[in-house]
Amino acid sequence: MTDVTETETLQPVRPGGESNGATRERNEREILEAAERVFARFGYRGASVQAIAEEAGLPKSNVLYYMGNKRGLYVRLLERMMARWNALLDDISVEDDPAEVLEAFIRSKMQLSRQHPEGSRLFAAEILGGAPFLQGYLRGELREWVRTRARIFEQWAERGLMDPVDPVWLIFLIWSATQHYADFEAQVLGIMGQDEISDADVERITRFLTQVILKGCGVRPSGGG
Amino acid sequence: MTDVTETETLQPVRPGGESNGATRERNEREILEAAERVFARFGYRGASVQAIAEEAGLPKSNVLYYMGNKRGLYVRLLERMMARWNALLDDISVEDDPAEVLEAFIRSKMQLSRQHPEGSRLFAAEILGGAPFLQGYLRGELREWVRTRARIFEQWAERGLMDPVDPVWLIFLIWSATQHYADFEAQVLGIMGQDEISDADVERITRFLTQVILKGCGVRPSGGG
DNA sequence: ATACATCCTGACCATTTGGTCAACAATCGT
DNA sequence: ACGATTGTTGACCAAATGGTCAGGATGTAT
Repeated sequence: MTDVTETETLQPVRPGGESNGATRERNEREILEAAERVFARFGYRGASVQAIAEEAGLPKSNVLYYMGNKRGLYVRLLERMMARWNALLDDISVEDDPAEVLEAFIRSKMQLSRQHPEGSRLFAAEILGGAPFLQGYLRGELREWVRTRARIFEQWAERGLMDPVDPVWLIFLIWSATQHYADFEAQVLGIMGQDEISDADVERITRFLTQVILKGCGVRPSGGG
Repeated sequence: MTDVTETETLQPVRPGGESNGATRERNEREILEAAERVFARFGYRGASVQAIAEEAGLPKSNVLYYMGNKRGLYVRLLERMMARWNALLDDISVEDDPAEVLEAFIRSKMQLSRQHPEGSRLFAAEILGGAPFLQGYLRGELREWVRTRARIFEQWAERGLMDPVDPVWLIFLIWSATQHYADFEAQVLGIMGQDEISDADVERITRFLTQVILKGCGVRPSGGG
């Protein structure tokens, strides 16, 4: 904080203009995004409020003014990520086409990892550390989410629309395979010798995963798509 | 450290007995294992030497006496994990049976995750944080490892022994699917409503993954095994 | 202009951080 | 028996940690 000699003399938050809670909104957004990056990189304990503040270009006191404390900030980020998560593949039914559902599942999960890589990594770091903040969510909401889908997969198998594979492990397989490209991005890039994963790469990977997983559990590809 | 009132008055390291570098060896092992757990749980920055020392049941000074500093300790753990890694599936050839090789790959990777879950998580945390210490390894050794295997997969495809899928993504798929059960153990347990993953679970998961992935990329299962 | 609420932040605090060091204890080689 | 090597650890340090707070700056409503 001693040397604030950033690019220019930081303006006094632009006096005129935005009214209402516009300032709050903007600053909170800024802080949340910075915090997501820092928590994702260093984990809960490894992230310092100071580092988050610097990432957001604000004094530490300001971050704490908006967020109360480190713990609250972290929980808020987790909840935001869970909300994105829950919006995913919210309603499927036995009547749906397995191929379409599985492909949509893979595709939307892949996009979530791509659109919110920091959030994905934040979540991963939380689980890696034993999910101290998410135990309840895992054993509650998420477990139900999985159960519901699993039941449908089983019914599909009974109807001969797919092989009788364990549906829970199938869900884990899809999660891991897609999550991988966010969480292990550094590894993927290192091995591919690139410095970013392009949209084209994502599309190819999505197709690859869809093809292998659908075929792997005996789902006939749908005509469309 | 102030209250060392552990179970009993800690013995003065058992005077008689071990000679040679036995003391060093034992203490180093103890420290490495403790450190692996702590680093895996909290990441590099989040882990404190103090926490590692407590986990090992030693004073902080003693940990630093053996390991020099935090950084060195961490690097040593990473190297140990890479060594285990490199021992995996070291030599395969185009002449081998794809089904056998792939199954052995899945199985041995699964076992590595199971036998060294803390090491797996340590590695995961390192990658998650952008692989600050492993950039070289990823872009060097590991990349070559992947290239070599990928070339063989391609030749199998050319010979019609499997579908012409992208071999690198196939390797990522196997990595992620197996690694998942170590890294996301907390999630897996939460959803399955268990408090540990049994040997039987591991066997079933291994079979599931083998079945789905082999079928998914058009590899005919081998007769044996 | 005045009152009121929101926003901003440097100074400060107790605690913890990684690391050093000196003094002491145990063991080994001879 | 004795010197040398190896092991042990509390005391200590500067820096960083999460968090508080007082006091000023800014904005809105009347």
